[in-house]
Amino acid sequence: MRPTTKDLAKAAGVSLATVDRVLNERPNVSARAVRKVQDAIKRIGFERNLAAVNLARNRVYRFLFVLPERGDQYLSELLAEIDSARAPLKSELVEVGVVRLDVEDPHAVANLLSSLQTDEVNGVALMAPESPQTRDAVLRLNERDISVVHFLSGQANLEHHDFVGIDNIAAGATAGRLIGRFNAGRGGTIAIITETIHAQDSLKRRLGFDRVIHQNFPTLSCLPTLETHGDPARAERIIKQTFANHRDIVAAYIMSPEGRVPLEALSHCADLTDLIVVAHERTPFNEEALRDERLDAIIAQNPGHAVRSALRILRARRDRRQPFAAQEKIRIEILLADNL
Amino acid sequence: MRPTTKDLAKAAGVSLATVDRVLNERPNVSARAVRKVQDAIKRIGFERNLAAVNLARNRVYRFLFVLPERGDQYLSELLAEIDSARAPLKSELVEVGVVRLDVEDPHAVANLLSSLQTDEVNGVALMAPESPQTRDAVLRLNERDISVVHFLSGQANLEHHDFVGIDNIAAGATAGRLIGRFNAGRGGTIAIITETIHAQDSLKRRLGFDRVIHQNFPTLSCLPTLETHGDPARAERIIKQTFANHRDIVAAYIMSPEGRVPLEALSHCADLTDLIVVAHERTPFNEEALRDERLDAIIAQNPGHAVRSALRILRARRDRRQPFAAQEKIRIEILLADNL
DNA sequence: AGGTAAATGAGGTGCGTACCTCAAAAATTA
DNA sequence: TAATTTTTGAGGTACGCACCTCATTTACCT
Repeated sequence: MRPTTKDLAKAAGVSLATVDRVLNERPNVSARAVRKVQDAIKRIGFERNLAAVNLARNRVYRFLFVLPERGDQYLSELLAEIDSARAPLKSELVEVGVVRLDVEDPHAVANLLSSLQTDEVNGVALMAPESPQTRDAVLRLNERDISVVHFLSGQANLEHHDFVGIDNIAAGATAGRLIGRFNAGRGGTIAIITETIHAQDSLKRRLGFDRVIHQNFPTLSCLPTLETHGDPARAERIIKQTFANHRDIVAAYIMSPEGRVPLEALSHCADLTDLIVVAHERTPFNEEALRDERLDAIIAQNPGHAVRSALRILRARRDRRQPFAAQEKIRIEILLADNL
Repeated sequence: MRPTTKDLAKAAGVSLATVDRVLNERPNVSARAVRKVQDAIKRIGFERNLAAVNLARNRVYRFLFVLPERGDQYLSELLAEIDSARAPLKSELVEVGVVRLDVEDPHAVANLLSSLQTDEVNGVALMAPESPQTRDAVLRLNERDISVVHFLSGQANLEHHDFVGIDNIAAGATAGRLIGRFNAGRGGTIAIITETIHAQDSLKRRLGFDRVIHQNFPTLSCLPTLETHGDPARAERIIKQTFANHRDIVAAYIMSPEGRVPLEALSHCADLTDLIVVAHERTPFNEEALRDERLDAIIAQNPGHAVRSALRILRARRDRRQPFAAQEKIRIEILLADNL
């Protein structure tokens, strides 16, 4: 049988009350008692029964996803994943909420975060760009014992913060290598397209992309990043102009998660079956485009994994456990028509 | 507050005992009572508290992985993953065992399975080839309320059976497309290597590979599958002979999870930086080879995901829940040097 | 109608842990 | 040494549910 606290008390030669004091770090315990209990824990292999703990504490986990107000297809996928994660988690006392707001406005984000009450929320997955205001708000949340996971948005290298998402430099490098290999040593120029270059994600992806192209595919060269600002007309114009100026474009790299606007503009400038195009994120549109060979590859971060990973981290933090790191690394997926 | 069984009883206008009878499908309940309780469940949004259920049932989950006796690096990875899954699961009352035996011997497998006792094991993840004996043993296990997940070994399309693993036809197709694209329209021949062609996995991978090459890359042609039987000398001999007979080999596809033997043989016959080589599974050897460009891509099924997925399915079955399917699909990962 | 079987309710116990109170024992201080 | 503080133990209740018993009610049959 699995040892219980009773067994532990007996093994340690102390009372149940003392075991309880040690396990829950209550005051007024002698160092000797602590040692006795900890030794016994190791000796008999005691493990807290989490089900019983949660029952006794009558604890529920309330987590909140803070997501952008307006978004592309990828955001819809995320919402769907959050939704489908909800049901099975309910029976484990996890309740998941979603708030959407203008994440580009640091004050709005900070205001929301500081309005959260300890008895309403005990963990936040935050998908918003880094700013002094939000950084400060996050620290104050932590002080109130509400943990925060940075979710899919660029602060991978912040120490002391949990992060869920891919390494965007590596993602860009992966895109670069795919294009380089698919082009197989021929010369040419690569068009690089994003919504806005101000996004951390785009900067990092571009960095990784350039590095790989320069190092490994010297016959290829990269054009400056084109910014669509999500505007089809503008996209059409700048892409057309770029193709007019550069007759040797062999590939395009779409760095932002919304592929439709740039891809349609591209289709008016070149034969997409010849042009090598790599885009980001598995959205219905991108999937479709991959199937009919308008896209050649998709670099994706699985939204379902991301959601579940964030929730696991928040749960671990709430339980004062270490998150099981290996499981939480979001992989950079490469999708071709065959492994969709 | 979360509704409890007490609330449910009140809402349904029945006693706690009747609620209990309905929830746990005990006999002697009228259809009317069942309906009243089920209506109330929906009406007040009752959800069983799994922690309390498990506590009251004093239930532990005992699962067993049945794995091959001798194996390659991939098997070591699997074992490591099982090991590291164990610790965090212990606090959730899940105990994971491993048995290794000669899975090629159907009698041995069947014997082991039928020796399992309901009070010792309540779920098995079975990594063994299909055979009438094992199939029968699995059925008899199911009768004794021990559920079985077929684990990473080729029975994907069996109905009524849980399966964890990748679609090997799609995996082969993915390898084919990578090689085709990396070769970029040039002509040539592809060497295909495996340990033994009798493995279901190899057959399916070959099938998917051939299909893609024939349909999409008509300038390429595939040679008959070479079998190493895991023997370096034999590998050396047959590969050397193949390269002697075919001067236009541009690529090699290593279908079996152990990459070392074929790759070393290949290195004696061609310049690996020119030859396009795709192999299976992320092992330390394959990773290394990918980094220094002896390999061009790895097709992988994440062993950690596979292990956790199998455990989740077994847990769901034990709880008489439906496994949360979307989460359990093992992805076909493509690894390049940049997204390792 | 009486007899029987089926359905229901009331009430209890236990699962492993958290959290509380109170009294007693031990250690520390004056 | 006495007074005080700290540490410890004994014992209880609660969490939400499963599972059990027994008495009572209801429905069904002849």
